[in-house]
Amino acid sequence: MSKPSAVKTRILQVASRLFYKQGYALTGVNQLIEEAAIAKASFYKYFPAKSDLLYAYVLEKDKAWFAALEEKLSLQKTAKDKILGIFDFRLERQDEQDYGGCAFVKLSAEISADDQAVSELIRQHKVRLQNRIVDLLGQHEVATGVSVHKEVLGQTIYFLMEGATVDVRIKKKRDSLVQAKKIVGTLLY
Amino acid sequence: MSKPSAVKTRILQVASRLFYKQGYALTGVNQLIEEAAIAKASFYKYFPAKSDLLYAYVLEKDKAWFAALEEKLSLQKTAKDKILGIFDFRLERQDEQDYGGCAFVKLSAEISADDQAVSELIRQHKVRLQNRIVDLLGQHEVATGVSVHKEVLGQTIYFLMEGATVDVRIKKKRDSLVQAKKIVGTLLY
DNA sequence: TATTAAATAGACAAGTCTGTCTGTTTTTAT
DNA sequence: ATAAAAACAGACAGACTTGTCTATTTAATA
Repeated sequence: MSKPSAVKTRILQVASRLFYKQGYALTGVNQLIEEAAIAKASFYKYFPAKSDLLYAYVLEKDKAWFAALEEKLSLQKTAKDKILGIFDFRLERQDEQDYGGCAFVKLSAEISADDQAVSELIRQHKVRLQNRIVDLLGQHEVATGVSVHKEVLGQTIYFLMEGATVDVRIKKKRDSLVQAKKIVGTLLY
Repeated sequence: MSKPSAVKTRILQVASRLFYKQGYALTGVNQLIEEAAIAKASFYKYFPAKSDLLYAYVLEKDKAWFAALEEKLSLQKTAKDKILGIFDFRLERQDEQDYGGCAFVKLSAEISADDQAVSELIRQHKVRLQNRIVDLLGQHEVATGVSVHKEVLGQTIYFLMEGATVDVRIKKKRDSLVQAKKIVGTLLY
């Protein structure tokens, strides 16, 4: 596996920042190459179309997101603390990102529904998150001996997390995620 | 209060459809006037800038949203049924809108954070929704004699509703809102 | 019916956008 | 050191964007 060139990496870094801050549509190729300090020809060498960058951006973001999450969760011992750790993970990120909400949800809202490739990546990302929660609930069950309806409780926690993250963006406050974490804490033994 | 001209009304109708389907940025003034079958000069007479239409659109949408909600809720007798009725209301709308999610959340994700006027309208819309839920919980409390922590339960239901609606868009399925309604049903006596 | 207001069609300016292409310079590898 | 590859700067085409403006036609009102 050949390592990506420095130029390609820089494009993806700048894209990640600008797509989140301004949105995909409002971020032009000219601004991208300007801020990444690269030539236009280099851009179109690695990404034949702007939409190719979008796809690569989501793919990369998804990988990085879960890698960072798992690193954070590895600091927690119990399954319950890991579940609550997801909230802390998202809180930290929101603190660093001016409470702009979830990048994937933002993108989902922006792109047209017929961009199937990207929509599917986003869908898979959220499915993975939901599965991870259910997975942790299974571990929690084993550890505590208390049986729960994993699927339903997992969905409850997932909805609370997503709803709170949307609310963080709308209210521009971290409180919503803090509250949701508290609520989830009361749902777990 | 002078009634709005037919032209202005038609612009707002077309804008509502296109802003939701394509997004604000991707909907050009030329397409708007084309589909509304009006002259460009007429458009700029009523909306000196495209952003003025955006603001009017959100204002109008907010009014219409709550009016339609209250009409729907008036069919329900108990406070509990009214709370669950909000889910039915949103389900109906999503069924009619190809599971595109909440128009306000979509817009919040698309517009830049420094569009303060529109951001504030969206924030107020969601605050109103949350308040309505808490209000209904108060009525529920009186009716059943069961005391609950209205604020926390209200926030829980609100998060579940918003999270499920986001999930409807991402998964392109109504199930999420159906599930969330079920969950909320178990939370209420 | 005459006058005023409102809506029409559509050209146009000035700027943006994506994507292509030419030619030069820098880096890498043999 | 020489040859090949990669990155550079930047002009350019063509299509879009918002917003203005002219000139004509339709509709409402006195």
